[in-house]
Amino acid sequence: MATVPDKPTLDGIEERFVAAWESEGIYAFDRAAPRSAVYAVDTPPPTVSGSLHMGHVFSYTHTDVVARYQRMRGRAVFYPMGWDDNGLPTERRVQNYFGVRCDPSLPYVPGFEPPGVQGKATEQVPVSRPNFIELCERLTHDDEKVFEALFRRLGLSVDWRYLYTTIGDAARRVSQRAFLRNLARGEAYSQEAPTLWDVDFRTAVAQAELEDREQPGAYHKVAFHRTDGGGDVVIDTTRPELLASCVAMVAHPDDARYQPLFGATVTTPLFGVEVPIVAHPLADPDKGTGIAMICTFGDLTDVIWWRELRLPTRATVGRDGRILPEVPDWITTDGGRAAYDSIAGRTVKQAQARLVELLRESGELLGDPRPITHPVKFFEKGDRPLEIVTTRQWYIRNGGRDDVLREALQARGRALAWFPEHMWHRYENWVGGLNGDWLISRQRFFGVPIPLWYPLGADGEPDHDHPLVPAESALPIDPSTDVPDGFTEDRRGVPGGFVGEADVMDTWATSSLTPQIAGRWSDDDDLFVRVFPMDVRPQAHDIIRTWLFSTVVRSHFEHDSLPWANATLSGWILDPDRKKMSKSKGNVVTPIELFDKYGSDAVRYWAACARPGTDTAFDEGQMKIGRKLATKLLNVTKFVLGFGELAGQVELTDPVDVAVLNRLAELCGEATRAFDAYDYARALERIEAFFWWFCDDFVELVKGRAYGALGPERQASAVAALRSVLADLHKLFAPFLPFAADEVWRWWQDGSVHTQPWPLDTGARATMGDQAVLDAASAVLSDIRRAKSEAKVSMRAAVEHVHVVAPAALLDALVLVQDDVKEAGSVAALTSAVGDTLEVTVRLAPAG
RNA sequence: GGGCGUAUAGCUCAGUUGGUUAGAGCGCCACCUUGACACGGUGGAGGUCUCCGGUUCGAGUCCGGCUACGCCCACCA
Repeated sequence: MATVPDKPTLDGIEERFVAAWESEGIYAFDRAAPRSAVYAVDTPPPTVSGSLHMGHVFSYTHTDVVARYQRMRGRAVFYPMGWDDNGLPTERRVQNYFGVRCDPSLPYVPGFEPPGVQGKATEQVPVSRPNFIELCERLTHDDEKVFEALFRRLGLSVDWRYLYTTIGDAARRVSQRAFLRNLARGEAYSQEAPTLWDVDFRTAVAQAELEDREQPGAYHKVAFHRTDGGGDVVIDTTRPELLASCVAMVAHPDDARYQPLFGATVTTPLFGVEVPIVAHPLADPDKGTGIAMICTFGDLTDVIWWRELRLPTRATVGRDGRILPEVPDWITTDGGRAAYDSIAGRTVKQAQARLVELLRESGELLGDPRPITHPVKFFEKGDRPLEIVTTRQWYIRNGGRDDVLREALQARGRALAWFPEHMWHRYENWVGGLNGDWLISRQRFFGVPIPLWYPLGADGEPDHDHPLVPAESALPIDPSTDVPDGFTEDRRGVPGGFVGEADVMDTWATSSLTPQIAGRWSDDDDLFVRVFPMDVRPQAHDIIRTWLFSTVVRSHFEHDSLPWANATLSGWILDPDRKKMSKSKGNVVTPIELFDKYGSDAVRYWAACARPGTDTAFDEGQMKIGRKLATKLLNVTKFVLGFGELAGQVELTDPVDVAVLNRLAELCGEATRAFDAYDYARALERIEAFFWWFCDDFVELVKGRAYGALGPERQASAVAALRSVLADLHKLFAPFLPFAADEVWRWWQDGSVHTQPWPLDTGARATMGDQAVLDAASAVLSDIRRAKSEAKVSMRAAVEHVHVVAPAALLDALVLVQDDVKEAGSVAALTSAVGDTLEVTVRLAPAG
């Protein structure tokens, strides 16, 4: 126990307590606790791709506040931290930071040192995959140190012994084990199919990672020629560059304009390829000319038409986003070959410009292109529109192609408790709208390898239908360096031998297993059964469709349960102009600057004021208020403790002293109910309101008596009440202002406030503690203050006489506190009379 | 086009089952340097609760609708 400092200060408080909490093991998870006594948090592992921003500070504070509350409620809180250092953001950052790019065909170079920051991508030094991964690990390690320091400074009550990374051995083992089990049960499968493809990253992407962006484009009216000599059929297209991929024309079956043409054929402009005119209900008579060309593949509707109408595949766009170099065999005319040659090898954009020129020359372009703006599908991290290419990929079933599974997963969503509740609609909406299974394979380098090999036939071709799987005990493995059972390395890549799967799993395929990774499923099953299913998943609402849903999918398959009972969704941080705060706009304030300026407690206060799930304006004003609150907590504590400690049992002599304890008990009840509903903001608001009332009204009311003005017995009663309220206030503020609360607690108590039991409403109400006395005192004192303020005199100015006219009930209450009221108002004489409404007449003593 | 959210003081927001005169903080104005705190305290001004209709003795609160803003999904010929 320390003593009360002469000059309380928040300076340096974080540094002291971060160290104290660590050395005292305040937040250590009690792993002997049974599941029923545990509160487990599925902490979001932030992406290690640079720096943490205010959005992180905001939402992680919400979780920490709840974790601290649960700890004080006596739960063994399992609050791990993870770093998501696996995936594209890391690759991209490593490329820029070290000036390298990965070339998997290169051999490993031991002791390789990167050149450092480079400007252009073309100047980046190619390195082998093992070298690239080393650099990824090196850089993420540095970033993670910075992240940890920031989270500690923020006061997160994480047990850092349970830190995990999504690229670490343990996470790779869990991820590969879960995948292999999905495979064994038929929940994972590979398939060669048209896939959305990012031409810059050169990888497939999943439905959940798409976003629409408004892009400039143009409608081109293009004429196709009927082979029966009946004239032209005109389409409107935004993608004339795909003319060579055209496999059919399509119109709505009910469209009278085109009904006569169904079954006829046309030749494509420039390329002269004969294609049929077909009918399909997805064709929209109101769009363009009402008839469209089907290409393989211009968009997802093309894929549907291609599949349902069993059309041929005529791909012309390669995985690099350029037109394939060889003239395809379906183009047979000389003119067609010439036209193709002039676009071969060009980007789709260049090819479009060239083909428009050719169409103009041939007269097959009718009129000028009409510029439009339209939404185009992008990879959310990508820079160019997605193309659709046919590739072999791995999928995990998610209900997108199976209504029974879809319903089962929607039932999981309904069984989950959502905070706020309406966020559930996004889940329901998303699962209901899925149009395919979950594509998990990525043609990238830094990720968890898909743990498979394929046998090579005598012709050297891999047999994708019979993959070779490792034993679970061998995990994690890298099929590019490890060898399947029964083979030796020299059988790699030779006929009759084997080949390793080259792809890695998408980040979400691993982060969908954070409960299993954090709970050390498969490595420490004793721990896992104590923490799983977890209590809460806190996360941002924009990743319900990715992280939340995919975690539900994995848990559904592997454990036949929800991964957690509750999901809490935090909102965005908005700029003062209500736009989402983003780095690109250059308006991000770094958390450290704010910690330095206002203190961590103050920043936490700002975050904790935001109602769960509500988008919140970034507001330094709130941080100033938070700092004021923390300072006030220090000062009022110093003041109350200054009255000294009381010996023995103290009898509460004055009704106000009992009344304040009753009001406090009600507050504890309200705060507890709010916290149990994850409404930390409401709890804070109530606690804060009580606190300021306590400082401004109650302490002022009884401080004369606490100084001893009304005798030692009544002094003891006042001091006992003050100290009792103070102790509970320290506890009530502990989740929100962990630094200031622990500081003041340790001035007069042993141990840390953070291991104290949360103050509950005991329900006990002494009869003499009618809160009417508090209201009566406040009402009269308020009028006395007003009189002094209007007279422009000090609040300490002497009052000769106060006359109170009020209803009898109020006067009855006032009698019980009149001694305190007179003390607090420096009132010499107080008289009263019964009346309908409260009326206070104040006669100030003459100045002097 | 479908779904969801928000709308209360100049600003940021409370207002839980409908009940006297709608609250807080910031900002603003005036005052008080009082024996915890000037990183303080007291008082004051400031709102037709987006709008229209309905239910009710009574609506910021419930119901229907409008408008504005935001988000998610779908559409991408």
